[in-house]
Amino acid sequence: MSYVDIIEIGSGCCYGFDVLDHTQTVRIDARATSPIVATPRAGLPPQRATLADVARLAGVSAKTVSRVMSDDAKVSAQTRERVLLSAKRLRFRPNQLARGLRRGGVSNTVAFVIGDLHNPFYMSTAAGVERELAERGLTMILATTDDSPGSEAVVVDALLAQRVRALLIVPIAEDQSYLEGERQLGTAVVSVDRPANNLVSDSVVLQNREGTAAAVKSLLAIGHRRIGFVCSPRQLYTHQERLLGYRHALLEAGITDSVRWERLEEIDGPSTEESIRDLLAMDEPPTAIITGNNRASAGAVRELLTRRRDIAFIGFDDFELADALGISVIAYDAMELGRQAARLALARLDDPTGPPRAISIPTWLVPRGSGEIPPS
Amino acid sequence: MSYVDIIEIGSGCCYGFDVLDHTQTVRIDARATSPIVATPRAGLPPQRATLADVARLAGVSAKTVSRVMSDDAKVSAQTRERVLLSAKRLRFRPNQLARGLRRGGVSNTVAFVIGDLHNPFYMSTAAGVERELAERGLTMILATTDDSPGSEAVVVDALLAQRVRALLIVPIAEDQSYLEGERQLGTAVVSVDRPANNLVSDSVVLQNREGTAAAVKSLLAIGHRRIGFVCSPRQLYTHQERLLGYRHALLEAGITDSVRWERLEEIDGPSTEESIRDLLAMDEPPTAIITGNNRASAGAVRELLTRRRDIAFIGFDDFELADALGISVIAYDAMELGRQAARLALARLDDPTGPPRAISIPTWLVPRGSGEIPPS
DNA sequence: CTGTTAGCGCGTTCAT
DNA sequence: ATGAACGCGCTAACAG
Repeated sequence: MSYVDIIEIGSGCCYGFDVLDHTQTVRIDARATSPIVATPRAGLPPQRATLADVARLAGVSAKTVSRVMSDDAKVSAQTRERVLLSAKRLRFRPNQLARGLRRGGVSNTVAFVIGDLHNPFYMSTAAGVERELAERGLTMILATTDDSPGSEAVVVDALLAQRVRALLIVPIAEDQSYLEGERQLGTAVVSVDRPANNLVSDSVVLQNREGTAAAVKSLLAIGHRRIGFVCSPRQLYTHQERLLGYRHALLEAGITDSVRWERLEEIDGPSTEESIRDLLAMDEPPTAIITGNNRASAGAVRELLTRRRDIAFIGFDDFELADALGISVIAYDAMELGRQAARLALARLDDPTGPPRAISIPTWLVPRGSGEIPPS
Repeated sequence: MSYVDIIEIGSGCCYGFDVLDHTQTVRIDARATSPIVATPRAGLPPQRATLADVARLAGVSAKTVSRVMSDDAKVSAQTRERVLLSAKRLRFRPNQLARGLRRGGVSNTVAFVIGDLHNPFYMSTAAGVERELAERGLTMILATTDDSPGSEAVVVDALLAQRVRALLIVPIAEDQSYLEGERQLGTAVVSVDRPANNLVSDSVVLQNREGTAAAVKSLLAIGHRRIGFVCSPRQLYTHQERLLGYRHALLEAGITDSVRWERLEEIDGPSTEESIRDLLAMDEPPTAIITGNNRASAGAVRELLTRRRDIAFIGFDDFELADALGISVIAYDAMELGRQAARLALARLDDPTGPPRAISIPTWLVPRGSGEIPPS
């Protein structure tokens, strides 16, 4: 048996209405001197209506139809009505490809390039992007690099060939200078979540340092002195910022040997669970642990929730069920990240020469219990 | 202070090159009668290079360049080299819009219309769609209806105006007959997760009944007789199928009054938590509960995990942390759902007149503990 | 193997 | 207020 069940419904002739009927239909087309049969090959669908088709039916010129479709004011209400009626009859739909081509060769799509579709954080961001774009009649294309630095340029290349108006990108490759040319050609480029490398561009990032610093301070306030930091492999920038916030807050409190409790995982290195076990097996184990991203938080939940409920725990990135499980987190508005990114792109399209702007999105601590456990 | 921090980096003149320069530069273009001047910076033209530009630089005709770019075999290795070199120099990128327009007025994008970007289930499906499309050089456009039946037609309309090659849609409106015309015009339509209403189309759905039936049977096998079913509002079809599987399995075991333990939530009705409390407050409360989707599962986790660990619980849809929390679920390969949907669309493009196909994706029970709790 | 001509569907320019 | 001609960038259909 095959992996999936496939069922054919009915026979060919039952699919939709009989296509043979169609071949008898006549396309409204002045270019034809005699009534033409819709398709030479049986089974091919009829053609889409064009501006010219609508114009003919309405008895006006193509340009007039164009004006009506573009909401150009200079059309009499009477002809406008006639045109709209004809358009509706023919199920006319302006071809955005042709429109874009004529208007400078660009589409009305914006690309958002992320590393991984499964990360809920990116999804909320994408939702924000989409909503913001929709208000301007733009469509979002979501593309992924599969978190592989090598595929970034390939993916971006395909998108640029589509003539996306703007490129919102979570940089993954080590160098984005290849986008400089595109930027000059009028494509708005916005780096999201991390700044681009070797490329001056608008950007939106989180207040990462502030987030971990707030978590550390909160833990210090209830008496913790040995605080661990565990982070799954993600990207240098986010890692480092969050680490810096952690270190800085500890230094401010006079704790200078925090490096002992730092566990920054490499790809293919030990898992979060292993890192945490490692930390807790130390001579002077931490009494509290901060995780640097949602993946590490999942690992921490697995390791701590069931066995060590005496260890305080705060995770970066909010997640579903965190409230149900009583996990304190450093949260932020991921959707706002997307909205702001889209807004930067739109502003850039309106003003290609203005100075680049960097927006940072606030982060805050959400106490839910796990972060309020005192040192034992 | 505003909600976000905005920082302007540097002054205007530092952002890329000065646009005033631009107006002085002359585009590399034979149509220009005056001597051709390259751009002041790096020799890059401010305009995008076109086929004609490349052709001129390579000393061939536009068509030859076209052939090279389309990997048309009938070009000598020598001219091919020259063309490729010129293309690289000018950073030429074929305009997919123009290409699509010429080749029948369609783009090379495929739309996937879902209800909600936040649902991880759809995200995995989208990942499957994207991967499958990428192999054919197609791009995915992800659009959302915000789970609002009214916006479906609006969203779809915008996508059709983009001339997407195919439309993969999770139907939300009560009627998809408006797509019949588009199908006939050659747009492949595939309904995902639910069959379309009043429209004959290819479709991919889950084996919903089999999933709940398996869960019920597993619970019956360890002695449960009173089994509850709770489902958050989603869509009639999925609801009903899962409910039918549940009822059928109970009937087979001779349990005919299961309707007492069914809680099918309406929008704005009681929450899952309330439904569960309601069930457990009955005279003869269920000893096991099945949730019909991931949202209901989240509610059940909130309600059961902390207080009532004596109640067996199986959720439909797998979710992150389900393993860490020991939650038994009815799982399936969400990505495969997307892959199959994309494959159906591609097959439909190749053969517009074949019979419609319906694919169903297997579901299976993943025992992790919560579903193996015996009746108390 | 390569070039020429024409036109995809639409919007711009200029005319009326 | 409306229309005719032209061209956006590219490729199909024919040349040669």
